[in-house]
Amino acid sequence: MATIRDVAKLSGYSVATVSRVINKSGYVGKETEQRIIKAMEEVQFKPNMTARSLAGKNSSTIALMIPDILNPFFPEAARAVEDAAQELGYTVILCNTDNSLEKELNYFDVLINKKIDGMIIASYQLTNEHLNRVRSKGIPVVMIDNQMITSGVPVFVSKNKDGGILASKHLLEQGCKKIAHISGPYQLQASRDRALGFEEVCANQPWFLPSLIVQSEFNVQGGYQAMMQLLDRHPDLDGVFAGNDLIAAGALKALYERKLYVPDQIKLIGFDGIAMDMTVPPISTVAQPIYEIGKSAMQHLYKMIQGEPVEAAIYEFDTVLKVKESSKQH
Amino acid sequence: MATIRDVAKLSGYSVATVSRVINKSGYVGKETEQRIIKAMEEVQFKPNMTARSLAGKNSSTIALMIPDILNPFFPEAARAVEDAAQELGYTVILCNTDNSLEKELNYFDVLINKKIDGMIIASYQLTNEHLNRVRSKGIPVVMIDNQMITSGVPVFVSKNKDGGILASKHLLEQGCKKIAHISGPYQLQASRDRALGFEEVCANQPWFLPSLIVQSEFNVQGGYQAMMQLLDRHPDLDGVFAGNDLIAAGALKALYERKLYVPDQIKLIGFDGIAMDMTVPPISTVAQPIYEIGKSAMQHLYKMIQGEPVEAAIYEFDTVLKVKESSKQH
DNA sequence: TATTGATGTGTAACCGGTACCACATATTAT
DNA sequence: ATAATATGTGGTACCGGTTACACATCAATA
Repeated sequence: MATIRDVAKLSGYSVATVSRVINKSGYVGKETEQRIIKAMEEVQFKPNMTARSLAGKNSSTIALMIPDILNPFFPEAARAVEDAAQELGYTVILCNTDNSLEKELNYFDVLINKKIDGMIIASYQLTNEHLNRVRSKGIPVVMIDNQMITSGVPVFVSKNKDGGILASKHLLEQGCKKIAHISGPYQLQASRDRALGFEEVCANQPWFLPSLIVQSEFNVQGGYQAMMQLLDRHPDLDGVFAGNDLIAAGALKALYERKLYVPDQIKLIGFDGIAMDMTVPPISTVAQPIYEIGKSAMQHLYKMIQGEPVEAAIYEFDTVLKVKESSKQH
Repeated sequence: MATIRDVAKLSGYSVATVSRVINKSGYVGKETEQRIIKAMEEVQFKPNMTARSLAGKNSSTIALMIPDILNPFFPEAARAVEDAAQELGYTVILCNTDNSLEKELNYFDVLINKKIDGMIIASYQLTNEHLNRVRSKGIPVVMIDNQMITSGVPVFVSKNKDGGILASKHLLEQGCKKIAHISGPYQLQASRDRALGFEEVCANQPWFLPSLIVQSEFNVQGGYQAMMQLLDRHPDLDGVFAGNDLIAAGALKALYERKLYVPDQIKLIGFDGIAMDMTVPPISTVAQPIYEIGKSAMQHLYKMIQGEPVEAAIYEFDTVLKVKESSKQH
């Protein structure tokens, strides 16, 4: 593999000048530049990323930390991040943490050590203090999916509360008379916001009861159990808003087992809008613009890496109601 | 961040000796080692991966190239690879190629440039020649999920044909009288092998017809269309073996739409055994030991990186029949 | 006793870039 | 005309490790 010195020798200029051409920094004569570029092509020069990184420049690598790669939401986000990253010349290291704080912190050490240029984090438990471990090294961080209060980093999330309102109103409009909400873990702001949307729409309804809200992990199994529990408590339910699509799928299973027909007897809607819809009937959902979120997160992170100022705000994205069979009026 | 020279100074030894301690290479006095280790702890020394990589050692980074992160099979595999990688002190770069040869080749350049230590590839179209581009740089490669003939690299796959046999026999045992197979893309050896298994069991049945095998992409949509097509051709079907679980989910949708009840009127089985089962009824499947495969691939790759010999064989894994509702005898 | 080999340690040259500093020369301002 | 500044280029010390080589000791073998 050709080095910068090879190019220097071949072109007759010094490594310094070649470096300037590569980085488009400093002054370089027009003709000099041409000659060096020609020489670079001749020997198929590709700058060695490792050396560049060691010399203080960036490593052209970012890390994407996600809590659960088995939840289709995150692969979709990963895909977006990766696409955007590639376009910007970045490579992404995948960090699946299985929701373990220990793994997350362990990754921090490794990643700092590898001189990554930035991080995109989706986490359910990281605190501000933890984040600072990375930020204090000058590594830019953005978060997706879930926000922490006062984190001081840009956050890219959907308008979860609006989405919750969208879902709840939709169920009411479809004629539901008693709606339950299976929320995601309450430690998550995202979950709470969705529940807040639900409450805003339903709390003043005559049938409303706090016990209509139950919590579940973000997976099929949890949704199933929560739905069972809800049905025991409220056999007269005719609508369910699930905190995400996996929960919804689990709920659907429970309903099927209890011989409650969806959507005829009970209507169901999820959240996220994950691409693959495997269920029968297809489940209505409040779709997040997952791809947009991932892409935007990466682009903003890129700006931060470049040293451009990025406001540590909460960047919110509109959700879209996607009506499918599971909530259609009979 | 403390460097090796800091440790040297503090301990009173030279950088060479410190390096020897770090790498457990060459001779080091017992007491010397203790003192240096103590000094390392004192300044919280962590070797700089970038420098180490530049100096010729490995980068402790491997790449995982997958064709479709949206297919749950691959996130599951990724999880296994990542777990194993982390245990071995490696970090994994995620390369989702969306099944595009161009992206794959583009990644090759980038990865070589980053001095990655090895690659785990799942690809539907890479040829031997392409692979050699990486291998000629001395970068070890292993493949998973799909094998190429004469690739010269270790391949980690399930016994697809056996799995096909398992699925087909199972349907027959459940009393099916006419079974179709929705195969994955034929360009894939894995797909062909599964189909081969199907043929071995069914080709000599009186009802067998070549038109009972149709192809589909590995996704829900493709499965849906293929199933529709099959039903048009063979309205009397009472069993379907789908090339993977996504296809099966699509097929289930089609069956539902055509008002064919699963499993009462028609039985269905998939392949892969992806963790989340969202469907009602749950779909029987031939489960691949995805986690094992990913883990084993990583471990063998590690051996290759260490310079140990690894036979360029096809390492095959047993599949397991997982019977769920969709194929139970009525 | 002389020779050999095992053991322990230090010096310094790499790896392949980046960037500071020095030194020209050309242009512009005073 | 002279000073000041802009432009173009080269030398080389870094970044933080690894490792070949040199040079000691000291025990074992001939």
